[in-house]
Amino acid sequence: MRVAIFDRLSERPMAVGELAETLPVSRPAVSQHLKVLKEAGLVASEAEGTRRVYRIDPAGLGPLREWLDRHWERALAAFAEKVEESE
Amino acid sequence: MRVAIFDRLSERPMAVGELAETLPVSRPAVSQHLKVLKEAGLVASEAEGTRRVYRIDPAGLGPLREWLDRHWERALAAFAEKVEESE
DNA sequence: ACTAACGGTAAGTTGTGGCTAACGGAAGTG
DNA sequence: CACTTCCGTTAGCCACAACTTACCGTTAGT
Repeated sequence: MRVAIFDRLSERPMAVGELAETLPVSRPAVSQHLKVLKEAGLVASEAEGTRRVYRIDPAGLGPLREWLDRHWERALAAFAEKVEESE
Repeated sequence: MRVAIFDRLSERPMAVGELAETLPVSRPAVSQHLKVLKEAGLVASEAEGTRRVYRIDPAGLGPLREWLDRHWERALAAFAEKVEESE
């Protein structure tokens, strides 16, 4: 569900209610998920009248990207080693 | 827990029992996690006598990497747009 | 001011993910 | 052939994540 929310926000910033309309869960559920995503540094909110517009936090994906790059290299190295072994 | 298991396997291939020794869970728990990781295409197993040696599946991280790259670009684009807007 | 719109929070319920314990099968070892 | 080792599977339990309902504070509109 949080991945789905993140996907929507990656297209354009949206308010909570607007998000909840297209999702199969209630508005409070979306609000709770946004709280988690915000604490994880993946999204940021901005007050706009009574509405709270949420957007992706560009810095949020950084650590995940670093972790993935590190393991990506390891995986390639392991694969190369395996090929070399089978020859 | 599955991230921890994946981390260990990224260093070198290991058997189930060997994996469970250094983890704070029982051997069946590790086995169940490996089943999930295998179904997700992240690890591969190889029978070696009674032991089952698990190794990282190099192709497994591909989809995740693609997803991350796609959203990474989106995030940067959104950030650029926001900077441009605030000027 | 009164009302409506919007969203965060608290309380309560439920579904389920993750663990352990117990069992059974397959492969080495004497 | 017994015996041990190693692992997967199942059943069952439990904690917690996730959802809904209800409520309250805040802001814009008339």
